[in-house]
Amino acid sequence: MIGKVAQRRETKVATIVAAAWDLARANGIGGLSLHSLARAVGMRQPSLYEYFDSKHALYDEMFADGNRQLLARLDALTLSPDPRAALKTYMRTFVDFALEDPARCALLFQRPIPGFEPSAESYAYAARALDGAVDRLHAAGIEDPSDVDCCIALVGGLIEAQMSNEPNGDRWTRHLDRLIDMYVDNFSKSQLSPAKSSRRKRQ
Amino acid sequence: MIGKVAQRRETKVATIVAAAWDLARANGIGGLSLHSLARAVGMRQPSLYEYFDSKHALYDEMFADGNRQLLARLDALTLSPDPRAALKTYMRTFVDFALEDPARCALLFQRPIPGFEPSAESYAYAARALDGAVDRLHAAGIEDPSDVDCCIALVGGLIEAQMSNEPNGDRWTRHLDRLIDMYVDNFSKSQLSPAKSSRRKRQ
DNA sequence: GTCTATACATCGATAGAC
DNA sequence: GTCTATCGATGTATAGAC
Repeated sequence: MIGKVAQRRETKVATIVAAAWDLARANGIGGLSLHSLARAVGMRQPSLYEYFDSKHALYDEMFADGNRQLLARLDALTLSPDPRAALKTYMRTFVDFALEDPARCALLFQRPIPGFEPSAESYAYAARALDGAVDRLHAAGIEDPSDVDCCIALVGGLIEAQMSNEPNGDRWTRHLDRLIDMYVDNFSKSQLSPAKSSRRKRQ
Repeated sequence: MIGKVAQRRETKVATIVAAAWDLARANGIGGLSLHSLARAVGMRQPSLYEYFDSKHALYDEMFADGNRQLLARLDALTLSPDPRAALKTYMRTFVDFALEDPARCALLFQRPIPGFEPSAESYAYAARALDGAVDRLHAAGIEDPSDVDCCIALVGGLIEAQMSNEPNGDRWTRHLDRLIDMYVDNFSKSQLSPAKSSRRKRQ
């Protein structure tokens, strides 16, 4: 059981982290300052040190929080029994999540803060989300680690291109399903899904 | 004809830009300060304003310079008459260029400096390099603009994954040729290259 | 064209009163 | 637990002497 004091503290930390995301959305993840964050939650800047040992500790909390948001989204999915369809849904969820908040995307999937590395505890959340993608790829017959790497990189490429060039459009991301089809058709070992065309052998 | 004074000035600007790249490599593109840059070329910080109106103007000069480096590399290529081989060589050159200097890659291909947008003159260099890639894709039979977009995004995804996770390795980039083969096999309209397998029709 | 000096702002972090 | 006050560092940019 958690004491009321500790619980109140947790709530306050959550409030601060939520406000930090608001500011990051407005000014970029790198433009987040403790001064403005404190004012946003009705405090002065030094008071934040009651809740975070340093700015990096705040970033770490945000990193964990963002990944928990992603996991919640992924865990809530009802995936098709068809592995290929499940893979598409999983990846689409990933893409949508990444694009709906550039600042969050930057903190979670890039290294935008010099000197900041997530703690092992926080990184574990990120690893879980990635493991889910690997599982869906395996189920769809993508078993070679290289093929897994490349498929995830391909999805990352779509996200990056979309966000850099047209943050609110779908010029790149609308091709996600088609590219997954191509990829699975070419590299799936088991062909669990109905193949509508022949596939190309690995050399 | 350019006067000696203007020429000397150009040389000095080039020296400063070269030193700026050195510092960016050492401290990150965002960690570049005018103070340290000035000291690196034997000046004091205010003197730099004789050559650049602002820090953004310096970034713009670096942006143009980096893209000129890339264009020089691409223009020096002797491309195979086989369009598919030419495409691979072009993209490989692009990938190698991006990976050999993360700071340069960040300035040229991402938006790492809040508020900095390259000028139209500087951006024209970048556009030329990208146009070359589009031409090579067209020659290889990738004509649909969507397919062109996706292939470039795919290459970008390999670069991003490689640089984020393993800057000096080739876990992702070694699959460049194989992915290009897959892509051309699936999406080429003209099949100029010998196709070793059937291809998948677009829906 | 380069310098010294400085204005002016922002930031993270700490000390210590309450 | 929150505050005021402040330290110390860094940063861009400008004024004005030489």
